[in-house]
Amino acid sequence: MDIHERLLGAAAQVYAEAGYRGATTRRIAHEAGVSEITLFRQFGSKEALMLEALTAASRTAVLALPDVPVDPVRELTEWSRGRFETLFRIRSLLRKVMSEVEEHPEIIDCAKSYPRHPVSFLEQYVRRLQERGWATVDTHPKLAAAMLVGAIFSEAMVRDMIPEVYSYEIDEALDGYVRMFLRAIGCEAGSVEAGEP
Amino acid sequence: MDIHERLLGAAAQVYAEAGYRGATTRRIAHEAGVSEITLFRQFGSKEALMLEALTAASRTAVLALPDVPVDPVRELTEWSRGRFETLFRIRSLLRKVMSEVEEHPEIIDCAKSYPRHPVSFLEQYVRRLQERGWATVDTHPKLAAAMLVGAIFSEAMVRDMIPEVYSYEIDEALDGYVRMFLRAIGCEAGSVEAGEP
DNA sequence: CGGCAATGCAAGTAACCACTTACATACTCA
DNA sequence: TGAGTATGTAAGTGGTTACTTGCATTGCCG
Repeated sequence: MDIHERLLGAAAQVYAEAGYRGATTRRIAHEAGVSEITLFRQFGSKEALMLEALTAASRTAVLALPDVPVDPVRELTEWSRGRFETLFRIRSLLRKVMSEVEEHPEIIDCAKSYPRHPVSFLEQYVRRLQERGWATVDTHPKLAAAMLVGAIFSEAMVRDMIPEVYSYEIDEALDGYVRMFLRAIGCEAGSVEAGEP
Repeated sequence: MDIHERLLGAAAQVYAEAGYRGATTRRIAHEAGVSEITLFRQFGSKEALMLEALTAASRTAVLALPDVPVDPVRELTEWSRGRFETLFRIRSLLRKVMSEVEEHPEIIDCAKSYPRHPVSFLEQYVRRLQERGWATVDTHPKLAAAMLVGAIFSEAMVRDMIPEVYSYEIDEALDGYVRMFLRAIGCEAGSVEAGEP
């Protein structure tokens, strides 16, 4: 692998482990199997390296939901599962970014490089359910989306920190969240199977 | 105010702003209006000071829910509001603790000094709703509680970081969350007002 | 072979870190 | 008053940080 890419990967990994201050150039260089000098010759400064590394690391594609809902329970469960796994995989890095936003505002700008936020994907999906009459229209689609996405986010962030509270399995939780979410927006399994207009 | 307490408060505040590594003894002492020497004479080491300061700072009482549910919408909205405000007030400190758990596991032990977790309070409340027949029993009380608490937690943590996503007002959000939560557990407004046995 | 760019090693710089020593000052209470 | 306690100032310890300089080594390409 290219030395440039090895440094980028090492920077993201060490940052996820130790945060900005803890991600020393010495440690990053050692992690990449490169001398510290090479790091500075390639990137000029620690700040430039970290910005490039975090931009690359947080460029995670957001799973799409189908344009035409067919099987809400299955589609939402799969989507939630993917969303959880994405967040859980980069949870250490995300926690560091969240805790350092106030000190390094430029970091979140590169972390927000995704074109659309998952909430807006789910919000759009809820609107389509409402248009088809599969969900009642008295709930705010954005609020509903934020609730499910927020619950999944919390699972990914807190689950491994307070295991005594999150005693259930994650699959059980995601399944339960999706079913409660659908009931909350008035989308019962019966109405979908009946194929209301 | 006592110098001891001033140092504890300053340590918690500076930690919330800059994290463990950023909370230098010099900065803490300056924030408390005390010389750095006094800090070391009072607490011996930075680690001892931080542990005591964070234990004191995270000792926030969890609001209780009534033993006998009377008006679920009102009771849950007030509880959610209090929960959100508590989390939002200490959000900076919480983010730092979350991001440093892996490096300083001893920190979360003092942050977990609360006797009961909010999830278990809400879980118990859902069980009482089910016992009274105000909620259906096909939902797992713990999962339902985790979903609402998780959504509130996300609002408190992320709201000020990505304002373009969280465009709605927080009161509107909490109200919507509670109503969706109640529908999710099968507790419609009608069934409560009707006073089913 | 010769030049050249990328990389490494050794060493050093100025700044900052947690923490200490030595000594002066102020306040309290017997 | 006088002894003890808490706090201050000044200075310095050894360690770590980001970053630099000088020079040797490697490998590739013509």
